[in-house]
Amino acid sequence: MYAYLGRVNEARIMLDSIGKLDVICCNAMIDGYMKFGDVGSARKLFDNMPDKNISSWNTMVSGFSNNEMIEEAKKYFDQMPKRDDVSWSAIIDGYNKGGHFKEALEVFHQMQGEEIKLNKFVLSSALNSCANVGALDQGKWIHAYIKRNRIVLDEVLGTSLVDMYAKCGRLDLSWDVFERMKHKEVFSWNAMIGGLAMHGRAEDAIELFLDMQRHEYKPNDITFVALLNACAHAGLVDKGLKYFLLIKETYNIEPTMEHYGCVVNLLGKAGYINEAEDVINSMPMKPNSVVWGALLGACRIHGNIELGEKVGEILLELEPENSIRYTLLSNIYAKAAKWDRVEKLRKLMKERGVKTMTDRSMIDLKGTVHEFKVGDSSHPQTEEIYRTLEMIIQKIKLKGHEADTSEVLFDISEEEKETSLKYHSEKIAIAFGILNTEPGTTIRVVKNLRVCEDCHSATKFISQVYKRDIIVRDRVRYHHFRNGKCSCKDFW
DNA sequence: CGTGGACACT
Repeated sequence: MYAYLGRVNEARIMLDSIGKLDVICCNAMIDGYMKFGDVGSARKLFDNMPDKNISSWNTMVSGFSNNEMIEEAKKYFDQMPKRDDVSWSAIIDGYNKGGHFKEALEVFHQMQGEEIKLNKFVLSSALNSCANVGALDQGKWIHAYIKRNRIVLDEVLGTSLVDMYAKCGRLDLSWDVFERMKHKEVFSWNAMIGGLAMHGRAEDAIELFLDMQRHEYKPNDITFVALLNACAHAGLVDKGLKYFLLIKETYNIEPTMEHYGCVVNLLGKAGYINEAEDVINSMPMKPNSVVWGALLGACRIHGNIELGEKVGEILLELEPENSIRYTLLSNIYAKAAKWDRVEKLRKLMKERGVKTMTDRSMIDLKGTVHEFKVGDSSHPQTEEIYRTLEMIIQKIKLKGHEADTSEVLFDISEEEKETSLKYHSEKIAIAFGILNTEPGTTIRVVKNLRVCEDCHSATKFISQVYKRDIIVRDRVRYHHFRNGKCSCKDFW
């Protein structure tokens, strides 16, 4: 109890006063150390324990997981003399927390080979992994498993399903689950509102927000993040501002940094850059890098070099190790053909040892997630994929697609620019999808960064030429391409 | 008397 409340020292004195190292007390103590990030003491105590039970090991595994030490968690997990359901869900959760969703799913798959029942904890963790890699088939399998085994859909598990379907591009199924959930919580409504927001369905998100209150659920701070996001994605500036003001006035919630970030994004993206800057200057807390990042993103979209440069410098100071900032600023320079500045940035990155975040796309094919990097050549089907991609590009060019090279980061010839765009990861993933799926079926791609102008245009053409629905989820929202048009209405 | 799950701003 002491350890849990953060009085780690008092807890340790009590533990020592007991005389011998009791298993249950030690486990509690280890958990306490872990919760406060004192991994060293946790490890020492664990090593000194005369008898360890399965919970001692589990506490270590989840402790490492929560302290983002996934390698250590895996090491302990592998060394366990015996594993139970808690051990498995602790390690899967560790992978999820570190953003290694694909690995989490692999472990989940491995778990199914063991004779351990899948309980609601591990199922919701696995659904979370599915949501993040866009593994719709596996998510559906889990849903079927839940039904088959008559596992009760509690608030959390139900919400995981709602979220998974929404993030895998199936708002219809997401809605089905949401409607059928007997026990809803605020966060269930938040997940559904957030799902609508991602898909650009701002009006529906607002309607659901009103509906939750008719059902006497009280919106919380996260509800407003989802709602403001919905308005931002759809460019509903007035409505967004209205709700922002209501947060405090009507709902008596103190707006958080996140809310300010949403408003800066809302205004900036819609072109109200000065207003967005005013918000930053007048907010009651010191803006963090996310808020500045929203403004920098707006500068990129609207080609505002002067402000972009100023904001970029602030960000490079705040987060010298974050490659996305450099890329964004570099994009602004590249668009304005200021190649000397681009070059200077590249040098700076090299000096500081900043590694660029590689663009990655994932596509789920019959339950296996395939992942591609820019210019990837590691896939067994590489040759066929590239042959398909070349053919696709030829075809869409005939239909009128022109390579948009304005965002290429280097001062190279137009021809080279086109080449470097051609191998963006989502293009490879889409080519892979066209190659391996039946004509007419929907292609779903999930990527880690935002889509670039060129890929966006190319995908619109592909959807038309190949008569395919293509759903691309980028870092923040969905693009549903159909018959040459995108659901984002080219506003993203 | 100990361990595991959800929604969230670039």
